[in-house]
Amino acid sequence: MKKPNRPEIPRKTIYRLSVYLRCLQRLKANDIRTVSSEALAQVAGVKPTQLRKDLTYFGQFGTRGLGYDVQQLTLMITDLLGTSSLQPVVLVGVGNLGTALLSYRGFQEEGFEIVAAFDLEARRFRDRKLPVPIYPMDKVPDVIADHHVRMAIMTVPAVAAQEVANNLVSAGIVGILNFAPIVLVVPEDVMVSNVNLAIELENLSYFIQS
Amino acid sequence: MKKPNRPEIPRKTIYRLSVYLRCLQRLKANDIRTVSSEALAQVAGVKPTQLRKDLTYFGQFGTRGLGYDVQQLTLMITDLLGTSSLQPVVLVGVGNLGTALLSYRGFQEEGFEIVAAFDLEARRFRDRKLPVPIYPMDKVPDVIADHHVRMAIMTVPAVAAQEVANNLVSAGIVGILNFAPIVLVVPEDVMVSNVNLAIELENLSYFIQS
DNA sequence: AAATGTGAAGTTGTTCACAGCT
DNA sequence: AGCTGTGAACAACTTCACATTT
Repeated sequence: MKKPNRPEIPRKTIYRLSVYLRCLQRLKANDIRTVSSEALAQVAGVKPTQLRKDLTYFGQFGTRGLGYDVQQLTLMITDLLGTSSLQPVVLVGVGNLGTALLSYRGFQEEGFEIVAAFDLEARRFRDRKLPVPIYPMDKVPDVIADHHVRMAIMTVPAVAAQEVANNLVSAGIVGILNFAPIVLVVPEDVMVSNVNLAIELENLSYFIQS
Repeated sequence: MKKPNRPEIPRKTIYRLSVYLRCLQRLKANDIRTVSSEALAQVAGVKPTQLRKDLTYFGQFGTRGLGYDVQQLTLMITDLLGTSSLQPVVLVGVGNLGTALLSYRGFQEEGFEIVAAFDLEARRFRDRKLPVPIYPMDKVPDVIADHHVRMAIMTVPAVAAQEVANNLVSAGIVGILNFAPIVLVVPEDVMVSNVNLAIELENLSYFIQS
């Protein structure tokens, strides 16, 4: 069973789907049942045509003259993203950032559960009150297998990152959210998303120059 | 003195410039003086032609038959990004994530210094050993003016985000790194970069579906 | 010989304009 | 009348092919 072949769909479309989802959730919280592409696009920060084009990659979900059903659209997006059921995730590297992410609630709310964390010096964390168990690195294969984990968050130093990635991949991880500032080399069926805060700041810095 | 008009340069090029910078720094640490577009592109995870095209938006920096001088290229990129001198930054929202970022060393290394942080309940942090002073929100204008701060990191809850952004902008902030999961509305001369960890995970989730 | 710099071709993603439902 | 769905035009970005320099 290989990757599904849907290469026609732009990556950015998938990204925006998540943005739409956030907006729909807020609409639902306000008891709004129906929304036009114009209104939804507005809060999502895109053009209405783009929203409609994005959605039609997956089918027809709107009612002409009326708009989209908030509930129904929410469902179709979570289904598509694969977050309609809670997904287990592990985190590697319990430093400053890693610790913060362990306590971050945003993940749970969006369908992800950090089931365990790993660190070279797992013993150091025994006493601290952290919301998940911390294991040493050699427990990676077992924990990942036991919980059927497919995704990992890597908050390790740059020098360790490639090796950690290799370990994760051989343990069966196929999606990595990488905070280390290096380009990871992984098999092509493994997906990596990079988050690099220094790069984001540098970008801002460039664009605000006067 | 308004924004410089260089709209011909793709945004993605600016982003990659930061990536190249990271790679160049590692080369320099290994005492490598000269690098070909092929080698640099390889570690940066792009095609050599793309690297060369990116650089030529800003001039000619290579030597044909030889490659690029690591030191010189580093200098030209930091200069361009405006990070050749340390830039002051403030952080708003000293929760889990905010606290982690205050202790994160990556920023200092790349030319940014968090000079102060703000929180609704600044008093709570008086005793904790944090590397920067924490002020209540009403001190925003003064601190920003005193330190000539132009960029801010926002790690506040979604409900507070727009109001905080408004305050920052009126205090003179022109670049915002926003972690709150909403689309901020700001004047067009203010630049916002969004970091949304839940969205990144959702993206991964989509692409690893089998 | 080796590697850069670059116009032109190709590819991908966005927006328009309007046909088609409800 | 109002709003979605979509082929076609457009714009942005990437890659190619090769001329040019050391």
